[in-house]
Amino acid sequence: MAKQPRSTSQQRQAGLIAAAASLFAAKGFNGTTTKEIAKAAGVSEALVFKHFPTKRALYGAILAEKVTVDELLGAVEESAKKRDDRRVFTLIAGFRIRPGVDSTLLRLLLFSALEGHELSEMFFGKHHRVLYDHLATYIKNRIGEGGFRDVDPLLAARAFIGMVVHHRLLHEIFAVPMHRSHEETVDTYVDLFLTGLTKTPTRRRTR
Amino acid sequence: MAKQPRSTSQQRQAGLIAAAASLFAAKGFNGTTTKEIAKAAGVSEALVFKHFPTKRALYGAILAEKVTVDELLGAVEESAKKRDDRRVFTLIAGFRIRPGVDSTLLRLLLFSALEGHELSEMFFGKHHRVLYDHLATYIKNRIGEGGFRDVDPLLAARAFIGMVVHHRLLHEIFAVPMHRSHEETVDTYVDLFLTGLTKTPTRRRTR
DNA sequence: TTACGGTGAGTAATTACTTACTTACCGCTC
DNA sequence: GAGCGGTAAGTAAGTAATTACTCACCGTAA
Repeated sequence: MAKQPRSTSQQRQAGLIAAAASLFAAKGFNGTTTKEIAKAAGVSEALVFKHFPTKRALYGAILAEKVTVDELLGAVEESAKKRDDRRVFTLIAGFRIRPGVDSTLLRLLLFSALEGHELSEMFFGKHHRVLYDHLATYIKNRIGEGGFRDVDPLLAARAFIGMVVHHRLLHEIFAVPMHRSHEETVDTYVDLFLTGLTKTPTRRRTR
Repeated sequence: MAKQPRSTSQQRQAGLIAAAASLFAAKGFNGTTTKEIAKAAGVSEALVFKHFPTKRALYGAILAEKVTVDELLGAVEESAKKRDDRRVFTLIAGFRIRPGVDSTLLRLLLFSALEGHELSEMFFGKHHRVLYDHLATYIKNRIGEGGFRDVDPLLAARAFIGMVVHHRLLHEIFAVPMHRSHEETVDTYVDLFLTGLTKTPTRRRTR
């Protein structure tokens, strides 16, 4: 038996969070035991409690740690400045609908909201609310410029995100098979939405 | 102490299913104990197991029993025959987005899919797949008649349902407040979608 | 030596589910 | 109607397993 080198506290903590996040995403908070988490992280159960005082605290650490959508917002901002509507919406949809996308965060988000975790709202805010608000602001500006027709910007933003999120729900949660490629799907959603929103319909694709 | 009249087996069973459905919807399968279910139904825990061999069987009975969307489909069919596009989509959206709508079924659906219950797929099929297929068929027909432009009917159907389902997710699961009335919201979604889909834009409302 | 990463072996509480038992009700005979 | 017996509704009090969490202790690197 080769003797294992010890991990630093930070490494262990990161490993525990990764192992736990995957399990919580798969089976929810109540469906995951601390024993399983320890086993998945390759340590004893006691060590889990050396790093996190309670199971709930570990869950909270996961929700608090996970990355935001800043990366996406940066790319969107660039196209937004150029008023390239199609690219703005294609970027947003393509960020969520693409091959090999990880469903862990979506599952964690849904589980935390359904199970009523106290940090769920914060988690939702960091991952989604910023995106709605960003998009709604863009739509509002475009309406002011006369590029989009006059609709409630927040409802319009949610309508578009709704198409995308719903698509992910169907494929990642309900295992509905995709019958079109990722690109075709994104294009169709963007096309449908922009045609409904723009004043001078863009009808670029009629497939 | 007034002596309680006994319930028939069917009454008890229905009462247990109602009590359990509410609890499972609120806290998920793993988050609900058989003790709680018994208490909510006003019986002893032992009686629960007289009616359902296991907790999971009770859960299954709930998913198998809950009503379908037949009611909605009937109303839709009527307007579909008249080719009243706006009414068809308004009916569908308004059926889900209305005051006092019950979130129990939506929560059960999400929980069962996330927790991977074997009957989840059947539950999903009875509540949603039929609706997609119905709507997709209608869209396909309208495309054939030249009323709608040429898009993938299934993707278009999902795009619309996506707006609606997403709206429910936000308000019923993530507790996002509504900033418009139910009617305004439905009208906006229908308007956005139909404008994107019809060949001769209907632009009836520009608010 | 000492501080810290790490663990085996607990514990009290809770869990899904059982068992052995009591009570109410319904149809039957008288 | 009174009495009776069978059956099904209903329960108190378990049980074995699992749960989140603890504690006393080990081993190794600085």
